[in-house]
Formats: sequence, C-alpha cells, structure tokens
Amino acid sequence: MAKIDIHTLAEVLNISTSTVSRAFRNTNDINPETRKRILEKAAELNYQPNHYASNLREQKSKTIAVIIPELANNYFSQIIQGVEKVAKTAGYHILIFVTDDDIQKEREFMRSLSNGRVDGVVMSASGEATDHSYLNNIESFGFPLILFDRIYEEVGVPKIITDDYNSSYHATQHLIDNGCERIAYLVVNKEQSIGKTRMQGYVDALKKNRIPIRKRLIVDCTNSYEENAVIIEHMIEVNHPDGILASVERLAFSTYQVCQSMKLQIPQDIKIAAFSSLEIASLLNPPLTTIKQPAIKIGEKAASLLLEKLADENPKQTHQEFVLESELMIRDSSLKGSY
Amino acid sequence: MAKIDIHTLAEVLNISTSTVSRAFRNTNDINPETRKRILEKAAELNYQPNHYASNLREQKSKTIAVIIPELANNYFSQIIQGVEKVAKTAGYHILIFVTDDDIQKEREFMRSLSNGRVDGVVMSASGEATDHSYLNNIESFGFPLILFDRIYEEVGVPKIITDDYNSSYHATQHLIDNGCERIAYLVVNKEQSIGKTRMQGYVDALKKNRIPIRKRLIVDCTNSYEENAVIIEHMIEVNHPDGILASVERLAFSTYQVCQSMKLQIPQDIKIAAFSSLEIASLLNPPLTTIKQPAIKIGEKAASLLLEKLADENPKQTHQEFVLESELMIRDSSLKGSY
DNA sequence: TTGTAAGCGTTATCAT
DNA sequence: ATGATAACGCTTACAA
Repeated sequence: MAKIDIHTLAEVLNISTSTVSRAFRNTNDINPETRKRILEKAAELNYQPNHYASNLREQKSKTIAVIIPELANNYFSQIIQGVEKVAKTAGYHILIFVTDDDIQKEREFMRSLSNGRVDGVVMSASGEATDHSYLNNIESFGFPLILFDRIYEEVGVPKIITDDYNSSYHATQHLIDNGCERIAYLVVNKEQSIGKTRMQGYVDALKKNRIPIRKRLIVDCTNSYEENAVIIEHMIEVNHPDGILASVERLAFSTYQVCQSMKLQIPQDIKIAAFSSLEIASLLNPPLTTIKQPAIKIGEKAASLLLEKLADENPKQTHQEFVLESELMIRDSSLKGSY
Repeated sequence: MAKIDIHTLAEVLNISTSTVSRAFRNTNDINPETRKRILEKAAELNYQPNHYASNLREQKSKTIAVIIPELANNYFSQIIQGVEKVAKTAGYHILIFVTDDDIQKEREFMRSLSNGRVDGVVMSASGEATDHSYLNNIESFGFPLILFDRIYEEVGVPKIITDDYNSSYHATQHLIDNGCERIAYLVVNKEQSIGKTRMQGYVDALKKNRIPIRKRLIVDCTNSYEENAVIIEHMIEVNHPDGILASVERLAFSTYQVCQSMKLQIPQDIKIAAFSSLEIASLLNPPLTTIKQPAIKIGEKAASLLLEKLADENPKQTHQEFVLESELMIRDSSLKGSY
C-alpha cells in the first residue's frame, strides 16, 4: 500500500506542502522548474492528491449523480451513455443510483446527496405525477437538479421531455389510418407523468376519430416479463384488439412473444407501434414501428444543462422545459397491406 | 443552501459533536433518548453527515468503480446491472468509467483511483492480452481489483471469464454441422483477450474438421456501424462465406443489415451465430443463434468477489479464475432446413 | 453516557 | 516564488 501523502512528498523534496499543492493546480505562482521537479517525483512515487481531502477542502466533487428508475432498460442505458459522454468531456464523473421505481428510495437518494457527495443531479422520477412534495424546497437540497423524461410538473427545475402527447396522438392516428378500430394501450403506470401523457394522446386521437374509449383496452402492466405476458395474452383473448400502442419498449417485446405463442400474425392480425429507442427495431420480425425517443440526446442535454448550472456563479432558479422531438419510425409492424 | 454541519447541530441541541456523531453510527455508547433527540432534530434541519469528511476520516468510501471499454453495448449495460444490484444490497455505490477502448485512459483511471476515491474496482480491460505492464505492481494501487471478460492473463487478481474457447469451438462446429464450409470470423480486435480466445476456438474447430483456415475470412472490424457495414459487405462480395461467427453482438447486427441490403437470405444463403447476451434474439428476423453470455451474472459475481475482498481484514493475494458457462442458443439464423 | 481534542489530506490566506 | 497555518466536517481515542 505505502500510501504516500502530500507531506511525505514534500519532505522527500525538501519543500513545503503548499508548494507541492500548487504544482498540481494550474496556478502560476510557482517556479516552472520546481513544478517540474515535483511532478516528476510525484509520478515516480505514484502520488495522487487525495480526492476526499480535496473535495472536503474545495467543497466540490466533480461528480454528478444520475438517478433512474431502472437499469434493465435500453432507454436508460442510452441516457447514461449521453450523460457520461458530456460529463467526461468536462472532467466530471458519474455516480449511478437506481430506485427500482420506488419513490422512497428516490427520496432517500436525494436526501443523502445533500451531503455534498455530488455537485448536481440528473433524474428521471419514480413517483407519480403529483407525488413530489419532498421536493417542495428544492433549493434546500443544496445542489442543482435536472429532471428528464419522467418529470414532476410543478417542481421548479429545468426539465427535458419529449413531445409525448403529440407522438402518442400521431402514432394512434397512424394505427387508425392503417385500419385499426380496437387499439389497446399498454402502460406500466398510467398515473405517472409519461404513462399519463401518452395515454392522453391515445385517448384524444380515438376521440377525434369518434372511436369509443374502452377501459378494457387500457391495460396496466408490470415490470415483470412473465406477468406481462399473461396480462397481455389474456387481454388479447378477451378483447380482440386489432392494434396495440405500447407506452414502453418492453411491452412491445412481450406482445411480440405473446403473438408468437398465440400464432397471431403481426401486422395482419394485430398491428403494433411502441415507444422505443431500440436501434435494431428494423431487424425484428416484423420490423417494429417505433416512436423513437432521442435517448442519448436527452442524456446529453440533461448533462449539459446541469454543467451549465454548475459553471454559473449564481444560477437563477430557472425551470425551463425543453422539448425534444421523437420520431415516428414507421415499419412493417403497423402497416396495412405490407404483406 | 444554509448547509448545516455537525457543529451547528450540536450547538442547537446543546450537546457535543461527538455525541451527535455517535447518534449516526450504530454504536451503543449513547443514550437511546439522546440519539432519538438528535436524529429528530437532524431530520428537521435536514442534516446529513458530510460524505467527504467521513470518508477522509474513515479512509473508505463505500463506492466501487466499474471500468469498461464502452457503454453503448448491451453486454456492458447488463454487467453494470449486475454490479449495481449486488453493490446496492451491501450499501455500496457505483462510479462508472468508460475508457472508449483506450488503454491510456484505462491507466489514467486506475492511477487516479489510487487516491482513495473508491474502495475497489471491477474492470473489463481495454488493452491487448499482453499489454498491461502498468499493472505489474497491482498491490501498489492500494485497492482490490477484479477483472472480468476482457482480462489480462498474467495480472495476479481474481478473474471472471466465460468459457470462450469452448463456446466458440462449439458454435463453429454447429455451423459446420449445418453445412457451412466457408465460415467467416468477425472480430473487433483479434489481439485482445476475448477476440483472441474466440478466434482460437473457431480456428481449432475448422482444423478438426479439416477445413482450411482462410486469412481473408478472419475479418477485422471496428467500433463504427458504418465502417463495419462496408467491411462486411465487401468481405461477403469477395469471399462468399456461407457462415459467419460474430465475436460480438454488434457485428451480427451489421451482418443482418448488410444481408438485408444485399438481398441475401439468412440462413439459406448465409448462416449466422454470434456472441451476444441480447434478450430479444428470438424476436429478430430470423431469430439469431447466440452464444449467450450470462452478463448480469458476471457483473454480480465480479461485485461479490470484490465485496468479499473488501470485507476480508487481510485479503490474501488470490488470483483465482472463475469460469461461467455461456449457453449456445440455437435459433433459425444458423439452421439448415429450417426454411 | 458524554465531552475534549487530535487528526484524516488537502488548499487558501497571509506572510515572507 | 515559497512557507506557515488555519480551516474543510467528521470520527475516535481518551478522559471525565
């Protein structure tokens, strides 16, 4: 181990700790020669300024937290990619927190982070649309927060969302245009921000087309593949939808599986469109029509906004809302007459 | 902000800082009443012990680093899932470092972590099999390291790998059994641990079957989808393989795309098997035969090993190698007569 | 059971 | 350009 600290290094060099410290910072009140000597010796002895001591002293960590509901999800993996990429270029590191869709954990994470562990946080919420009282005094947390995707509307922080309502509306209209009359909407939590918004787009598109809204076609699913397979199969058997709009990717996969096992043909027997940022949607059988969210971009944007705030001396309490565009990628799974 | 520290809290309660400190640790040399009073007040004032001060004092961080070559990769996402899950249950957090396949960055990360930032590291290497001199004195880094998947053979730390050689051998044999005689091997870096081992399995299976090894069928690819498409298309045009073994998932996707655009039928014209932990391989068109690595399990195992080391008072310098089994999931993409 | 005080390894301020 | 010293906020002997 032989951990070497600034004192021993200073001693070896017959120099003071302050000078050593200076050598590592880009200040110019140090003799270039001296700096060179110090850095060389440091490399030789493998000295690294202690991160915790520095942070304690400087009151910042060059670290940002990413709080997300789950990790087993292509969408959030891509979010992390985006955040990581931007953070890295600014010399920041990322710390990952997964709430497992539990708002208690979310709150605990947020609270525990008030200890200065990170300089800021980007988060996709786990709670329901209105359930965020713990964030009432966001300033008191002592760090900037950026919300993305699953947001709490009333919290006064910058937010990044996609145009979920429109996307959902258009995807539904697209299914209708392709002959669907009984479209099911699959959702994990219809009370939560995105599940709710997407449902509204679906509902309004049906209304606009004078198609009755059937409660039984709005299906609450879970986070378990097995359970969802059962739920979806049952729903199909009982309600015979001719179209399906999946509010998250995973539900489309389950539907594909169910259709395979029920020997239902997509899109002949049932058409499908799904919110998804899957890159290989076109390789599926059949190619899946997706509402493609720019997940990586969302991550990048969230990180950029956060870094901006961190760079800003006295950041105003903005709560701007940034809307990124999703793209409806029409593929065979939703097309009439593509067979 | 109004950050409150242990002193002010102590003052408010008319009590000493040590007592406050004790209230937060599970020690019993404190009056339960006092503790209760303290914790209540702390909650009220939203006091959180400063993480960096604690860490500095205790010389540990309850944080582990995950160093991986890339994030835009289903395999590594699953690794992170596994690590995160295990870490969380032990109260650890994870810090992510992405090297972009650059061994310089890997070395810098490792070096910088010697500053006590994390208690331990799990890593999948970015360098080539022999290129790890910087790890010669692993003890001097001052933290335990676990290597997984892309390992450096000679480094004396615990390693977790899958039975790549056998998997590759069997997958190749499987392609041969299904009538392939000109099997191409797609690899990103054939000098690197896994690319190399997997190639060996491929080569030996060919030899065993007295099929000549053709250099031109061993194809170096890159990390770019676009470039790979070009490379693979060119290779197919020139060398007319009737089978393909992809050493990483991404190369199989590119092959699917190329086949689509070249109007080649899988598996009729060309059969494919790939190393991949993709969960929806069976939904592809056609379903993709995979050598399915237990990515999440690998992550879990790596984390468990690390935590064991961390719990151990004086960990012996073990360098055990754990081999997890991959599973050959035979699907249509590699089958003769499944059409 | 509680308090006092030293120290974890830095960096910033002030002197020199 | 360099050095001495006092924080940063916490934990833990040791003392009471």
